[in-house]
Amino acid sequence: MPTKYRGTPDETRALSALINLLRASEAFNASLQREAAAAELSASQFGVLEALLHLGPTCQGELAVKLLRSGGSLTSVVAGLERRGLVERRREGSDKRYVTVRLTAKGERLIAGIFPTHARTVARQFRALTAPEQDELRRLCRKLGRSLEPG
Amino acid sequence: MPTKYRGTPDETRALSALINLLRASEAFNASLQREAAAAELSASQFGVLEALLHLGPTCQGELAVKLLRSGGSLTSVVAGLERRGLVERRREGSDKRYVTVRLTAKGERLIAGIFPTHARTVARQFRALTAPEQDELRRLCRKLGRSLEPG
DNA sequence: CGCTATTATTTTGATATCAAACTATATGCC
DNA sequence: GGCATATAGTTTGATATCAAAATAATAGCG
Repeated sequence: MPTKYRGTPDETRALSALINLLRASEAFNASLQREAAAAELSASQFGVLEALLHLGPTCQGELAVKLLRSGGSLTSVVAGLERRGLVERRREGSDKRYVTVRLTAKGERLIAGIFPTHARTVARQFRALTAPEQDELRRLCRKLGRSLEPG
Repeated sequence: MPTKYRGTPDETRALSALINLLRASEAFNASLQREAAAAELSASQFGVLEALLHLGPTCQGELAVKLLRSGGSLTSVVAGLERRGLVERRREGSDKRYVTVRLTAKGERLIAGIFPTHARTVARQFRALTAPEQDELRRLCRKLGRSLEPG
């Protein structure tokens, strides 16, 4: 691998860590996409259903933040799920700006059926690492992610 | 955070590591996108220029693999760079199916001007971790990524 | 109360990406 | 040589996403 740019040791260390982080992440995203596709869901749709399963009824803006999607994007994702009868949208409560999204019985059956398999799949994929290694990875990623949020 | 699904400890450990991995990765992608945009480049265009800087002239298929993009996608990314005079495409060598992509002088000036800043930025972002932590993160991600490639 | 600013969502227009169909070239086998 | 198959890249059509503009509801303040 010929290289025209030579950085400092700090730079090459960081870049090298970064590239492996991004690669692993893309591999997991691809895997997730395959799993979702098997249920005729996009990765984003899967994410919304999963979030609703774990959080219960949630307003759209909050879903957008949790899933790191723009508000506009989330509108269309949720609209698609609603068309398929997997979620319900209602403006309820005193503040009519908020749209509460909740799973329908059909949506809950779907995601509750898929999620355990997903969890097993991820656990299997992570067997490449020992339990302490997984915890350490989590810690490092969390620290890194935290530090990026502000600037 | 109320949860309706309770997995095994293995599953929650792996899922928890995964979510932090994906979050960190998305934060870096967003940061990279901002850096590229400052030079009026998309993240993919930046990736192509960077790859060419480090690898030298490379055929399109290889770029697609390195950057984890589809062949069709790469055609349009490279076409955009060619329109702006940053890269050159030529069918050369005995096998006329291959298109060799190389930086023009203008393209090389651009990416060579940007890359050192990028490297410093990444190094700064990684200062949230110590050097051994960065190496460990790299090792863990690499191991994990490797294990996902086949199945 | 009425005006202004803020917040939540939706719509719109542009871009990026992919998968699949298509073209051109190369290779293997008879 | 001539046909079948494989490989590299391009084109096309569909989908996903975002940013910004538009809409709707609320809150604050005089």
